Amino acid sequence: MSKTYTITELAEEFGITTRAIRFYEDKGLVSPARQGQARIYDHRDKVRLTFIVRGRRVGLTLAEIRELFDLYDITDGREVQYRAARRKFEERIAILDSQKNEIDAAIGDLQSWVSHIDETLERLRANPTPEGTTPNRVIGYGVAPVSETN
Amino acid sequence: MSKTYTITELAEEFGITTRAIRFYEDKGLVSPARQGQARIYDHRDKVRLTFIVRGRRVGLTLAEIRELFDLYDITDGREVQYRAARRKFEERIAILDSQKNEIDAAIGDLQSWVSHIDETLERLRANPTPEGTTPNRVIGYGVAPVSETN
DNA sequence: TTGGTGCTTGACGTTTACGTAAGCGTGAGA
DNA sequence: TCTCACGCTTACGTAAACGTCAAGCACCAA
Repeated sequence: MSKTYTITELAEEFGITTRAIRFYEDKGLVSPARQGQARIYDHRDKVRLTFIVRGRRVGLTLAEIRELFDLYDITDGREVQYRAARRKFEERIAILDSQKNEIDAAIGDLQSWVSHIDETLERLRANPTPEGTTPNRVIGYGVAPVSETN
Repeated sequence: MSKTYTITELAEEFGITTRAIRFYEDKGLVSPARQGQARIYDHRDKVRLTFIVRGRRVGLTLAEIRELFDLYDITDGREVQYRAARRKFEERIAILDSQKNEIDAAIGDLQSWVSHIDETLERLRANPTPEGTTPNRVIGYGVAPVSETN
């Protein structure tokens, strides 16, 4: 008999609430066994939760995750069905891949903002605010953020 | 005089609705000039929109984006203020970076699902469904998705 | 002057992903 | 037996990010 888990165990392990896990069940993402009323999760459920949590963090909706699971769960079908599933997976992979590029772009922006700040700090060091004076507040927003590449 | 844009121009260019752009304004993310009633956007606004759109796509909330803009917009202040801003930027960079790892993990999962399908397709090719028979539907969900690494 | 087109400001509606009680069951321990 | 701790269901609430009207100016062309 292999290891099973209670709902709170999994909730703690994944850093989510029991409410969330039950919600995923409502949405058809997991379907744990029951011991009376209580839910009993096995390895498969746990692995699914791993992907759910991961999927959420990378921006998948629960509906999308569900679709992927359903595609994975085809245990019988014709070739055309499997090919369709395969295509969907590849599509999602491509999306995630392009998302990595977006993240790189965002990181690039932020890094250039950091250097912008570093330059400002340089200037401050070279020309510190004289004693007894107060820095003025400038109105409106300053220079624009940087990168514009699509 | 440098180039300006109408709200619909920008909406089309960024693939968002005018409603969204006005919403961003409500949230203090852009503040275009006015020509009478109409909004007039300049380069700075456009650059900001670039980041907003990008930020949204990588999971930043509008509030978070706003905070970053505000930090960027410090045009005057003391060293400690700039250092705090710098720290925030670095934090966000770190988050985005770890997000890239999550994406890689998700891609890994999906890729192993693809190979799972490829194996199934292999089996199908080796042992095709005989003519005149119908594939059975199997109940419950199949094998579990794969990777479990955190 | 009428009709469009484009822009404006409300203001209420919608979706997603849960949060938050309320009220009940149930087995373990004092 | 009482009382927790833990789990359950049902159901209403909520925050974020817009969508979707409605109603109204401004200006240009026919």
